Amino acid sequence: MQTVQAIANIPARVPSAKPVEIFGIPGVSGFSMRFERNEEVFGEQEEADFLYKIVSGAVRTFRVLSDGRRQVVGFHLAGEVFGIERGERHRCSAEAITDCQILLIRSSAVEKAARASAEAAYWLWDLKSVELERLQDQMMLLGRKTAAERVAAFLLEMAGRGASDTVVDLPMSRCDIADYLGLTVETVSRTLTQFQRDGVIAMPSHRHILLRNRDALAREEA
Amino acid sequence: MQTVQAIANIPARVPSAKPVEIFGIPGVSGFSMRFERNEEVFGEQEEADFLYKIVSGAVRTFRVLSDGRRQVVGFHLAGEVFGIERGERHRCSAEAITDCQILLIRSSAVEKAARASAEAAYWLWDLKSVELERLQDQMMLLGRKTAAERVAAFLLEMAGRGASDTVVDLPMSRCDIADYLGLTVETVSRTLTQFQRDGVIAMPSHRHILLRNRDALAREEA
DNA sequence: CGCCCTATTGAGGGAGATCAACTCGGGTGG
DNA sequence: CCACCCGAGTTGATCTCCCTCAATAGGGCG
Repeated sequence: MQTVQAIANIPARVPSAKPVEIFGIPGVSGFSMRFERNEEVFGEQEEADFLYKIVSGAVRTFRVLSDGRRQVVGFHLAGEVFGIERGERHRCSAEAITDCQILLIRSSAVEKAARASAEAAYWLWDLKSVELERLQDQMMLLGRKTAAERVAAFLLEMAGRGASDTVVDLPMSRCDIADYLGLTVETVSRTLTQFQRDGVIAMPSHRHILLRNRDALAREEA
Repeated sequence: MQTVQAIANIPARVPSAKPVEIFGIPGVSGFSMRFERNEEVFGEQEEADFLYKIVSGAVRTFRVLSDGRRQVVGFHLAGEVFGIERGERHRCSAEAITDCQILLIRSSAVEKAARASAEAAYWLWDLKSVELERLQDQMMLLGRKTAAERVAAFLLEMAGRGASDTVVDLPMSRCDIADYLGLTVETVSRTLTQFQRDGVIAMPSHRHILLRNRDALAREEA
């Protein structure tokens, strides 16, 4: 796996080195990069030189304990921004879930813009606030909800983020889902199977789920 | 319990209605209020007309499921700010853990300042970022750590926030701690007792804990 | 078509929850 | 000043939900 630092020193790997205006903030521009499935975008403790905007594909951010236990902090889909840090270094790792096209924006440029323009700083604040609200929901989920409630909440969350609100397609593996929900793969699998038996969902394939009874799922979420 | 709205309409309850300059931001000022132990500061879904800075005392923020399961989102101590929201309404409830003196600042004034001044907006961004980093740690804790690891992490967190780094005093009850760590009161109690037996901590009283072996505790945290 | 990785299913065990009893300590009133 | 009282905390016994370990099944890509 290649680190951002390593990649940044290899201009040959940058398909579009031409700066792209972004966020409508003058002076803040990015360049595009491709990442393969499971490739590292950045690692924990690496210098946070960039922030990232997904053009296409999906990304997971996560942290790992010394013994390998992993907690997925978030999933990021096309159009979303991730990797903004307060300090010098990243506090999570990020990996491509699928092949990705990602826009990299120099964080120094963003910080400069934020110090100069209230609008830019307000935009940053808003971004963090939205993420914070999501993490608060996730705390409730991880601290107090049962396995069935967690999986139901996850399906509804993904449904809300996708194009259709009955067809959910999941770019991530069962293992990613489990590590996001604080469960094991087996429990996630069993719970999905149970939902299918109950007629609440259907699974035409592992990565595609149909919500057959949204209300039942919402009731399940608690 | 009295809501902020109710209280705000009773000037008699406001000991210091005289505006206090705060955050060094012109035009942003607050007034002080007292809250008793277990009194509600604000409730979930209430309008977020104020943000709050604790002069003295401690506050818990939390969310509750319909069946009563509670997740404590955070503990806030003297000097800290809480209750800043992105939207119109609070997404948590807040209650005084001890008798409190709290400074209330109109959120409209803060928002206005943030839109006008990059410095103010940047300050807000920073505040949210710090909170976000804490919640990421907490996600790892809630999703993947054992009871002993959670309690150890909690003690070290509180030690880091207190004046002394070996004497931890806990304003909150065992129940608050349990709901913060995603455990039950019984498990928290048992774990503390076990730490005491192992000589890692001592408990001169329920609300005072001595860290006798910080390294062992750090190892316990994983 | 076959291989390999991911997902599913099954059996059994364990960490923490639940239910219940008891103890402690701080505040109050006699 | 001390005894009582009540809520908070601790301890014990049992249960259960989810984890662990293991084997099987499926499906996507060469």
